[in-house]
Amino acid sequence: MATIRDVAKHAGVSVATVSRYLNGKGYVGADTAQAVQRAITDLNYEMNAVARSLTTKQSNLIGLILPDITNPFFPELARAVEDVALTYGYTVVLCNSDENPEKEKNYIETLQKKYVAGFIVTSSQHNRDVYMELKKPMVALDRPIDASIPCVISNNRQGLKDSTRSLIQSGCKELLFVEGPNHIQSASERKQGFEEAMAEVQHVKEHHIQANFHFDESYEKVKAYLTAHPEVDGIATSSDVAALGAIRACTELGLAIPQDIQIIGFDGIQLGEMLSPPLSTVRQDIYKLGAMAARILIKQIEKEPLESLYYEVPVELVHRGTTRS
Amino acid sequence: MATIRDVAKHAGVSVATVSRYLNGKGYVGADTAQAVQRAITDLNYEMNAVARSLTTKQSNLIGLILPDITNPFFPELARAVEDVALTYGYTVVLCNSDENPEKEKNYIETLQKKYVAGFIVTSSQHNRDVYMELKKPMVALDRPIDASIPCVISNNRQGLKDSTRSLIQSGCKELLFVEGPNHIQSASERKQGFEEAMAEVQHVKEHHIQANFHFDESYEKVKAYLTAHPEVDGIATSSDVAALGAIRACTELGLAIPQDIQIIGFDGIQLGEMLSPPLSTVRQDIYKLGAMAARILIKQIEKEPLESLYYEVPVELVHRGTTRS
DNA sequence: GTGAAAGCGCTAACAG
DNA sequence: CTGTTAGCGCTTTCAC
Repeated sequence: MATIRDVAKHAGVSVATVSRYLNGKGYVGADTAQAVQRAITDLNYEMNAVARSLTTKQSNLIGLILPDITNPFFPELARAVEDVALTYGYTVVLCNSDENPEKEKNYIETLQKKYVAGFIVTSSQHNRDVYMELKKPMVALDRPIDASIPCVISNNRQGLKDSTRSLIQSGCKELLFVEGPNHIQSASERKQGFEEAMAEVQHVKEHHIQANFHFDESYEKVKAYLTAHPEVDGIATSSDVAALGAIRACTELGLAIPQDIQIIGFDGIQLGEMLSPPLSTVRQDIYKLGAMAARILIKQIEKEPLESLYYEVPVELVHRGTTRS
Repeated sequence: MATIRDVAKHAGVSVATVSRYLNGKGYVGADTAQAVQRAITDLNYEMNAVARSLTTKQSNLIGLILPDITNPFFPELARAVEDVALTYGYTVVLCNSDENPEKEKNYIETLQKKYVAGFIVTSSQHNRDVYMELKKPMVALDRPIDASIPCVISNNRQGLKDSTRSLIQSGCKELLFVEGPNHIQSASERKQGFEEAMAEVQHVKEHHIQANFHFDESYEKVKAYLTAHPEVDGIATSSDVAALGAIRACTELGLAIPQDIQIIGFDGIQLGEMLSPPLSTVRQDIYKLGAMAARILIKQIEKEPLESLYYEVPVELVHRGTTRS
């Protein structure tokens, strides 16, 4: 591994000059530049990232903190982040937090010791303080942390409003809403959307249950509820995985989808399309969410100005096989 | 941020002593140790990982190179790797290669400049040379790279043999096998398993098609094939996602699963259980695969001896809703 | 324009 | 057992 000193010697200049050339700052004469470049290619020189970080106190690492990559919503997000990070020369460190504040804090500290360039975080507000004190570029993804921290998020309220309305329009009279965990802002916004849509109509009965974003809980609670309330003829959920649970519950109860009961999810995970019948849902542009977050983070890292602190990406109702209209 | 020098001063010792204490190597007197520890807690000292890397030429970064985190097989793998990496104090960098040798090479170089500790790689043999030259600890995950590189893998052959046999036992007479891309060794082993099972019986007809591990291609090819060969009464696939495609094809053709046609996948992705009906499959212990790979890599990094270069993890046939037996 | 030199924070001989 | 010292490879004043 050639060092900057080898290059300098080979080119007959000083290391300072090579450094300047490498970083494109400060003056370097045209002929000198030539010589340096030649030396670099001759020696097949590659800069040592660690040494550089030590002096600049800055690396090109990006910390991606999310609850659990195993939740089908996140892989696409992570992929998007990684893709744009790569094109800008950054590298992403994967951190599964399990929504555990301690784990998040740990990762943050570990990465700070590595002079991480910034963070992209999907976390609830339980950990706001940690992030507020963090003197690093960062962006909140899918869930706001604090109004002062740039945030990229879907229009959750509108999405659930749309899905609820569409269920109503296609004739549902007894609507069950499977809420998410309301301490997560995105989830409570979705709930709000549901309620707004319900407020617009008179003769539709509202049913509620709460479940986390997991299959099992959703399945069990929906099944129990439907057993007690067989009049329900439409289900809107706060996540696609919850919708899968609802589908299972309905199937086991012998309900035909969408004839007897309609179901519409939320998220737009890729697996929704692979189902038979495919899942009707409110699709978030998950990839875009991740890509924007990465782009915005990198802007901050590179000291470019941000247009806004709040980026909302639109959401799209997609009717597939589990709804009638 | 306190440095080692601050600690030394505060404790009234030299930096070398502090360093020794920190690393637990070399002698440090009991009382000195006390003083150093006090200084550390007093100053809230945290070691600078970059400076350390610069001298030791070693970091605690692990590169995880896989085709695409968006493929449902990988998130669980990544999670497992991350979990064990964390418990051993390592940090994982996520690299999506798209099976592109250039991208892999790039990541490898980028990470080497950071003194990465080692690599966990899911790659085909197209890139064997790159890895053979790589003087770093590494382990091949899910796909062997070279006999000299430690490898963690499922018993693919046995798995497909089991699934095929079970289809035969439950009465299938016209079996379609949806192959994966055979340049991937795991895929060709699965094919071999299928053929071995078929060789055991007389009056079962064999059908083949090839598809990659993606939904769309599988769906289209299966649909076309079934249209031309309606006699097929059982489908074994080389991946769960391919099975999803097959399910869609059957559904659209009005075939009842598992009454008219049985389907069995391979992988054991979590979404298989969330389907209605849930997918029968050959379950790999994906988490274990990832966890073992990480453990084995770390052993190498920490110069512990390896028992073997080949770790095969068993596979389990699970009958759920898409098969009759 | 270019070079000399002083670090960045830590480790690792080598003395003592 | 402990301290001195010379780097690791690069950036960055500050002179020339």
